[in-house]
Amino acid sequence: MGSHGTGSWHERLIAKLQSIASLSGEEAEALRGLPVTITSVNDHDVVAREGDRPSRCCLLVDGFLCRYKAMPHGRRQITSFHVPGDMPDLQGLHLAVMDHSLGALAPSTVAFIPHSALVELVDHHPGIAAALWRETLIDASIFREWIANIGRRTSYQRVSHILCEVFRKTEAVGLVEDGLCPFPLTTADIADATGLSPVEVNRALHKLEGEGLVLLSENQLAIPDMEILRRIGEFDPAYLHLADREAR
Amino acid sequence: MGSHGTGSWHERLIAKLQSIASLSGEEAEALRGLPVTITSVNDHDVVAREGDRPSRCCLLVDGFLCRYKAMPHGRRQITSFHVPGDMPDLQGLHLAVMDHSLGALAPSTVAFIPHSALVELVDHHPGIAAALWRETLIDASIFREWIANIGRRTSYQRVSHILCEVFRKTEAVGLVEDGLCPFPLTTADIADATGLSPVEVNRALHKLEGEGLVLLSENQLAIPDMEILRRIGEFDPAYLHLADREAR
DNA sequence: CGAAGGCTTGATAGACCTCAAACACAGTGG
DNA sequence: CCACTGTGTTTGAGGTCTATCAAGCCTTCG
Repeated sequence: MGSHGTGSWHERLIAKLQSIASLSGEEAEALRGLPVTITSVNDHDVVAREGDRPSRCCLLVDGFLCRYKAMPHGRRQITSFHVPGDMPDLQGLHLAVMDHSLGALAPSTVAFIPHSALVELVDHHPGIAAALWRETLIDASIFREWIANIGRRTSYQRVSHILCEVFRKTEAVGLVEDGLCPFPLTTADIADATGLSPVEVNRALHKLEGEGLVLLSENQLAIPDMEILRRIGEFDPAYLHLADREAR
Repeated sequence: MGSHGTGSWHERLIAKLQSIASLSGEEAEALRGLPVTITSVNDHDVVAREGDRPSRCCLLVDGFLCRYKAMPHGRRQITSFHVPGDMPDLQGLHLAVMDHSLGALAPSTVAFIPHSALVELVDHHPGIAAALWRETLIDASIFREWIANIGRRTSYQRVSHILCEVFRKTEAVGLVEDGLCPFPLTTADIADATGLSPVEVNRALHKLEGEGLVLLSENQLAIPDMEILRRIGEFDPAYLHLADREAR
């Protein structure tokens, strides 16, 4: 956490892309050459807004972001959560207008990378292009799972599923220590992600805690028995595509 | 091999990609060289199955497909509808395992293209790579909108929204004639797409018909006053990214 | 003609929302 | 040091939306 050594964010990006696809040493070197602007944002800050025509992408270095759509009557629908290493507005490379907003759910550090630099990188390094494309495809896979989660599961299941997903994604980037996952989400955040009301989320969480399936305290999440929680939330991590790099 | 004029499906693909991005004459020519296998499928047929490791992509030439996830207790969640010109399993190029199935909602014609041919095409033609990437990004944008649709709208709104989307997408590929849109969806299909029950979908459709906002007959859909239906379903076509090719 | 698939409609039940008030806790400033 | 404020959590009660169940009907098709 906190103090980033020089270029530590580069390594975060490289590690993430390595976990998604195979990069050559040359490609890793090219990534290290990317120009960036590092910025700190606070809880509730907006990183990119629906309707924007962005000229840069954002790499989450530290913290927690979400994509969301603002709806009438002050409602909100969160469409994804993001952990360090993610580039949540990569689609801006090929879609001119943001169809959703990007906001911080915790104090965070983001690195902005100009589209121009990424385009050049992608044009000269097909391996990097493939890795970034793959990252956006995994995003899409997660969206599909969320559609199923919201469309066809009970509140209890939806909450269980989200907890599994956040835990697993956080674990995949090495931020789970001693079974403890940083967890800044409020009941309102979870509600907006699952299409529920905060009250219902609270009741589901309480039930899970009462059953000893979930431990929440100090902005940290522990899942004593992942196997049971998985079954409850019908969580099958295949949709995260963490380890199925294609074998062409 | 189908009864289509020589290469008619090629032109369908080229037209679709032209509508998404700009292709050079050379790139269009390269697309015409793609090897394909044309197949007819029936209503309810499965084109690709969850868990598969596909070695080819599918181009919908004619008909109507959907992506869906099979859920416990015989339930189903549809995550997208597809019209001719779409390549609904393009993600297979970079994701080894299908996280969902692909099925036909009407008698359809599909063209299978080997991954190997597409990979070669993409490696030599950055413009085609960008167009295909963009297609998958638009898919993702539609998934996000569906999350919002299912998560935060009433049944009446959800159905209105879906009707607007299907109409608009069909129109964009030139298949709406005299205000009539081919519409093979059953109430069960719409229910599985919106996270509702068929009964509730039926009631919403009936209400819309009673209000004169929707005309359904003979597997065709007409929307007499799109403006009102849009407002009801909060349908803003921006998320379809039909005309916002980036200006780099 | 019978069967199958889909549509229609009513009645009942249940999941979840909304409203509301109380509670806990951290940060702030006098 | 202690009120004060703001944000988030907790809990109850009532209401509503939508699911479920069930039966009848209609078309298509073998």
